Amino acid sequence: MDDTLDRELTAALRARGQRVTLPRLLVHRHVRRAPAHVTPEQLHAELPSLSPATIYGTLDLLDDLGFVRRVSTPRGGTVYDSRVDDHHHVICRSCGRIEDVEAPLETTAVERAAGAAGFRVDHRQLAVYGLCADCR
Amino acid sequence: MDDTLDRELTAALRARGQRVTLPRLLVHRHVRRAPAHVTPEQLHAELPSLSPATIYGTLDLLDDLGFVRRVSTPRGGTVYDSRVDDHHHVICRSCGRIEDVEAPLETTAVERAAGAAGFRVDHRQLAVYGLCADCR
DNA sequence: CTTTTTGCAAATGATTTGCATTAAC
DNA sequence: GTTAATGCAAATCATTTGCAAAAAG
Repeated sequence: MDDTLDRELTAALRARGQRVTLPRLLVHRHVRRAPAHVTPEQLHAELPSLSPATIYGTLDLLDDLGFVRRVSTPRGGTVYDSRVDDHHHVICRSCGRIEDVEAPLETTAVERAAGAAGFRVDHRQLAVYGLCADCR
Repeated sequence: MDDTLDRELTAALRARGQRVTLPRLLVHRHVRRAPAHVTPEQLHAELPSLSPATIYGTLDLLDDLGFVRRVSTPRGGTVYDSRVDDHHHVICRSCGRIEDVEAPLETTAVERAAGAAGFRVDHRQLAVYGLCADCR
């Protein structure tokens, strides 16, 4: 079951001339098998043999490779999302809770404008803010 | 010229039974007169008489009051935007640069889904990620 | 006069750095 | 063997806290 994931990462790393290491395989498996969003801290708890520096660096790398998506939350936290398909986030302004939202979104107009400003766009992310049921 | 801004803030504070203080007036003027996005650090440089704690607290307050919009950037930074109208952001994944994007966006489907999940939504923010002209 | 707001300085928390060691290729 | 990746510990950065002093109503 890990095999498929491992092979994907291996191929991507080779393609960029980077090395396939155990820490990278481990972080990759854990993030992508996680049921939901994962924080670097959680990963470190699950993989205590890896140093924080390695966790952070590897998550960065995976984000670069397009396997995960970094999501910055208002209160300074960072969360990694293994879902790369088209979906969005609702974030509670009070408790910081993040949930996925399943809904279509037309971003072509925005992307075209971004392109006109000189950007090569590769990700779009809609965050909707408010108060969750518990916080009101 | 400050008078209009001051009056707006004063009214909003009174409405919530909060006090009108010089630090609040100053931060409010500076953020809302700023040509673009402002960081707490920049504000502290412009208003050295105010302590960081006050700057952060006041920005939080202004965000609550709806006068500014807090924007979290990937690399852990926070930026405040005095534009409250409908617009979006392009963020460079390499240098962190943020620019406004003028373009329409239909978010009703997403908001409806968020509402169904129990959230009372009050802000929507699309961030489009990529590399800016300089970074490629 | 009472209560909120401020400033200060220290604490916190997340992320990054430098450098010697280890592991990939 | 060479070079990139790791672990460790210390450093850095933004943001928050506790508390006494100052200012608002």
